Amino acid sequence: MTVHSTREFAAPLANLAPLRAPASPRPVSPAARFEAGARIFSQGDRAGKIYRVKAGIVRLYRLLSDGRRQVTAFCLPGDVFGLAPEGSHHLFAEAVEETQLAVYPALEALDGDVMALLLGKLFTAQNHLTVLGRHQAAERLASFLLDMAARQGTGTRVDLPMSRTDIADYLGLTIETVSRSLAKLQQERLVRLNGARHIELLDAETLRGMVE
Amino acid sequence: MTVHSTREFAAPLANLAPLRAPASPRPVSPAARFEAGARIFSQGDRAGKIYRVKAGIVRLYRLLSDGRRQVTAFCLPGDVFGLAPEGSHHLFAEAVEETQLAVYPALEALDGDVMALLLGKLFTAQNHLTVLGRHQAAERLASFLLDMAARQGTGTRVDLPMSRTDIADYLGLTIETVSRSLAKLQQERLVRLNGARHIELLDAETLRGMVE
DNA sequence: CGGACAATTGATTATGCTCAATACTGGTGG
DNA sequence: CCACCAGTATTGAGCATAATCAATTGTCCG
Repeated sequence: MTVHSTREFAAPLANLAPLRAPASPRPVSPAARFEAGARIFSQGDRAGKIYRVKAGIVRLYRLLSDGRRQVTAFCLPGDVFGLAPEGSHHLFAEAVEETQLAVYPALEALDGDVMALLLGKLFTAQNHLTVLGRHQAAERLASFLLDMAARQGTGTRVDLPMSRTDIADYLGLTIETVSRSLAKLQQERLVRLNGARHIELLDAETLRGMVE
Repeated sequence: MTVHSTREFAAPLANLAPLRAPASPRPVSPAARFEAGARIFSQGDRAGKIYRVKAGIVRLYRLLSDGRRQVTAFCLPGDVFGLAPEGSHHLFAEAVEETQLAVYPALEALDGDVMALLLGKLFTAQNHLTVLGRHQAAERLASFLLDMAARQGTGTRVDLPMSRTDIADYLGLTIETVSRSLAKLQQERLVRLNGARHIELLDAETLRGMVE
């Protein structure tokens, strides 16, 4: 299994930069741009600010002291993150690729239905729980690919900005098992790889059957 | 692996019974009593009511079409459950042992800080995610026992009202592996079993080290 | 005391992990 | 433009952990 250290994942490049006023008519929250790999916040950091992904993608993860890593979520454009109980973050957040975020000073600054947002996150977490607890490797991959396809809204085409390591740590597998499971799905003509990070779902129906 | 069916878990004994007025001075919500094994609500049921455990214990779980089951949480006295997005439950809820619940007509009827409650549940789910994704069998057991001990507030004594099947489905293991992992912890003098469902934590420090 | 269910223990198998080697990819410089 | 290099991904062989199948043993009730 790939093992991680906090140091190895330290962010050398994070920078906060005010952005020009956007096209939107309403007043905007301050914004920030992060390089690929840049840390947004760390476990233990004082919490408060809320973030919404404008462009790019963010990984949220928890790190065990021996370096094992669990990615709890990938945040895509539109997604909100940074909510924490008791004033202190219990997750790391990092930009997977170059990313732009809207930053809100507090939960209250969000305009939408915060309760619905939280309930949605809870629902997602419970699904993920089922995948990790009760699905086999290929099924986990299928679940991940279907989820990414749905969220990207690009039909049967998925692209994966994150590395195999990120995917493995999200699915509770190793990179080798991710690779082999993808190969297996491809042999079964369920997906097709156009390069490692661009995947076409050939039989979404069967894939859905694998995860219920 | 133990495989479940919805039918097998059907609740023959659920009954709603108004309780006498409690000692508490403020007006009370209607209450209900459930036999061991009784269904409280099912996946797909119309949601709305909120429950708080008064006595007993409740399991929440998701069921896959082939019978695999993932228990997402055990609710102990004081815990609130039944929150669902979009008007429809996505989990089953059942009484593990004889259980009494306070029933609230809606989320708004809860007096406490609902936001903090949801954030807490999210935090718990993320912890559980890490356990399922990145811990070995014995480590999962350790995590579960420490959690139960902390929540029961009985120091180093834990009692387990739920069966090995429930524990296995909570930890993403089989009952045999749960049994063997307990035996292993016992051989290492970390715990001691007084009967299958009463466990003493002999070395909580080391157990904590196993889960970080 | 007996019966049914729950839990443990044993033997074997299978899935995914580890260690290792090879192949691919994208960016850089000759 | 192409060769090279570093990082990333794939593939292979053997191993370890947990699952499966099966047989006891233990426990709670009636």
